[in-house]
Amino acid sequence: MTPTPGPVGAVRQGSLRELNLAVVLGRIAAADRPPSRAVLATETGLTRATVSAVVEDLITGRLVTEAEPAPRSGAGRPARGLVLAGNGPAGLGLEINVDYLAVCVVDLAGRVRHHTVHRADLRPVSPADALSRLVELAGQARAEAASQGLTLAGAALGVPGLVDDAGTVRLAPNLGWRDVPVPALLAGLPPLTERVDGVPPIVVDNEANLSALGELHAGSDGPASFLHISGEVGIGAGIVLDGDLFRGARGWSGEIGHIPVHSAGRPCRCGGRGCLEQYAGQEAILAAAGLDRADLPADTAPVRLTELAETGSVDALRALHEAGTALGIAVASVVNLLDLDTVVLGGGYAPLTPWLRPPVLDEISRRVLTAAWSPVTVRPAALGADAAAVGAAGSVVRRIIARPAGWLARTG
Amino acid sequence: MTPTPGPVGAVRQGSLRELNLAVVLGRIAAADRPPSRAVLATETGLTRATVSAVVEDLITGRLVTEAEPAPRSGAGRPARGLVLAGNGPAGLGLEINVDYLAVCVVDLAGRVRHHTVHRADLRPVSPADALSRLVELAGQARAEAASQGLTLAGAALGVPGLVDDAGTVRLAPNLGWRDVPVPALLAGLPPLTERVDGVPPIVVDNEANLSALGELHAGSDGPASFLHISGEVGIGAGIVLDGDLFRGARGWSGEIGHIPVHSAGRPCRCGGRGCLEQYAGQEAILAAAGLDRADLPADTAPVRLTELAETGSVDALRALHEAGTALGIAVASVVNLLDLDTVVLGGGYAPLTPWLRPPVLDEISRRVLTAAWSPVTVRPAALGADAAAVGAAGSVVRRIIARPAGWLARTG
DNA sequence: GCCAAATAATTCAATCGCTGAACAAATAGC
DNA sequence: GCTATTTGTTCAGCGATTGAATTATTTGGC
Repeated sequence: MTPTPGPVGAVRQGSLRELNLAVVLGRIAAADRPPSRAVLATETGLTRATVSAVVEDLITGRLVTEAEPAPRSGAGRPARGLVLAGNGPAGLGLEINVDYLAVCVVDLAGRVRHHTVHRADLRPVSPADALSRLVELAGQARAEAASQGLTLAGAALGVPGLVDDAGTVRLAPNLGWRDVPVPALLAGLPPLTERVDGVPPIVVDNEANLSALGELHAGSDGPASFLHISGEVGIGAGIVLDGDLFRGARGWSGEIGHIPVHSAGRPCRCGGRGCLEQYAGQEAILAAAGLDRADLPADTAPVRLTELAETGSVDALRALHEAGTALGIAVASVVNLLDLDTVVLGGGYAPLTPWLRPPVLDEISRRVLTAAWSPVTVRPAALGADAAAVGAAGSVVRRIIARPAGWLARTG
Repeated sequence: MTPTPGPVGAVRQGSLRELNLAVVLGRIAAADRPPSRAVLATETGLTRATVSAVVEDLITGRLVTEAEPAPRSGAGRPARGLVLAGNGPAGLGLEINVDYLAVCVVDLAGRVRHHTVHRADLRPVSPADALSRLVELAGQARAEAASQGLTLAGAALGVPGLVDDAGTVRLAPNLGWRDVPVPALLAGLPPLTERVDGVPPIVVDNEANLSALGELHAGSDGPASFLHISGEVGIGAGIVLDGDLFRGARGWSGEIGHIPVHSAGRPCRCGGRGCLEQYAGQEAILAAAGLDRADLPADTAPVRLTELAETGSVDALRALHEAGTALGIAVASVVNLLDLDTVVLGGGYAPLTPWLRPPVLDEISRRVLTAAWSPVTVRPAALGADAAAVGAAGSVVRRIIARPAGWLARTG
């Protein structure tokens, strides 16, 4: 018979405290208002004694601080609220994309404490040079974080391509990268040169995945299961289930751009026919709207498209309707397969949501069997174009919150 | 990054033993040959003392027994192998389908200890009557299990339709069921009338999901991530990831039958157009092969199709090629999205694998971006038509292995 | 103004389960 | 028959949680 998924690692004596640190910190992070120790005790089922001990560890480890006395209700000793510390560990988020580099720092509470975008066409730049520019930006971010009392506890880098477990970029077509060993090239990156807690100092991941995480981070109270679609030159999807990113068997999930929507349609550079990208990719939309990239300054075409749509240009509206229909067909497949109830339009799609949503919803309601019972929501992303950088930084923070023991052991 | 799935509930003192029971039992279940206590200790990182204590609990709880001395290698006191008990708890698996009822009992080790299939066209039968027939079969299974020294520790029922969390069958189109409250109608089912460990006594689930679990059970050492496709009148998919069934946000995942493969193709009863079911559903294949159901005795058409294909009938081969192509387009979508490396053809597709596989592989290699790095395997299911019953029983067993403390608390 | 009620947080002996080392058991090889 | 070797058990020690008692701090009533 087959391996049972059960807990893989053994549970040793000390794991108990480790796990409870995670439980309590997780509650503090998820709470709407700063909870007291007493509230945490009743919520988790632990004793108040235990919670006090755990909280003390978290406070001395700079993960949690006591908040100002919350508005009081009734008699009794006033509770002391607990909040995630704003001066403890923070995550460094990096992003390389076709036409910009982005760097940001996010603290434990999810606040963006530093944010830089460096615009430049990176296609002609070698991977090593691009990464060395990134290292420079990261150095500035680290200094900035230090001046705010933050300690960078890890970094994550988003790239528009497929990344393997070792962090090598196997293929980033729009960037022109192939088999780029990012971790080796980043050896000089300031924070974290050694492995911490079994995790490499730099996690390299797909940009669409990280954007989805960024959305999870930004949408404070929305549902924690959704499909996030990044509409750029390529189309990538990040699947978030119960607050966790779904990565697939090998981490290469989300290649929604090559889902066939018109099986015998236009040939695609992937070798297939009728791929979504051929109908809803940025270039396809612009071409259909009559906005050939050549006669416009770089990167203004998408803005121009929005303007045209707003002024009611027939060509633009038709192009968006076609793209929305194709997108809807692909999304219907995904929803049928994974049973998600929320679709987030991100990246270049976000500003186009008013025009894309109707045809998408149309196809969903037509093709999804369960849509009658529970309607599917389609909404624009909360974050802008560089959501991946925020998501990358957030992923670092999330790991600390999920496993605070690693951080605590580090500081001693 | 993947944040470690933090423990949701608190970790109390006793949880430690609970978790270690699961760890050790899981290792015993996953091992190729009966492991000794010493081996378990080194594998898990626990002390031999702890492992001995845990194993003692498992043995007194009838979950594990000591095997005959394994073939010895070298000096030293001979190890005593540990195996899953064949006389402890067992799972009761039930299945209702269009033309049969199936019941089976699976023991902890995954062996099928009892198996009955009752053929009957259930479409004209009311849900209450169908379920009462099932209760009768379950009673026999329970007696049979008792005579073999087994105790039924839970039951699961597979139905060809959508099931909600409460166990109500919202829609089973081919059975003609709608909003059938199965748990209420099953009140008289022999084993387990009270909730055990927070889990209802009867778990009702989609037949395709359970078939996938059955496959996981049967395929002893294959990869634990795959897509299992049941080709019946409808087409359902079960997604297994790392040995766990993926159920989607609301448990309605796997509706692969209505993935659009020819966006403007044949209208489907779901309201969409060009759904997979219209090209690769059983009826579509038979019609394309010229085997109209009317002129053949019930249920012989699929067999006849296989015969025709074997003898080289042009119509049959063309029908299968068309179906395989449609299936391949849909599977390509899934693989692009979820990055799976194995596709299992189950249900009615299993015997047709020789003819379906080539076009499916063809579409995959054409449309899946990552196929070049890691090829996708397409293979027939190991279990036959009533895989869902075995999978249902297996799901009960799997839950016990994943959380042995629940069972142990029950027997005291 | 003072006291009782109420709620929050801490202290402390008891207990549960894991640890590590010593010890007993059982066998192969010389 | 003796030794080396590996397995499994026993037992004192210890870390973390528990539950009750204690202290701390505020509100509300007399």
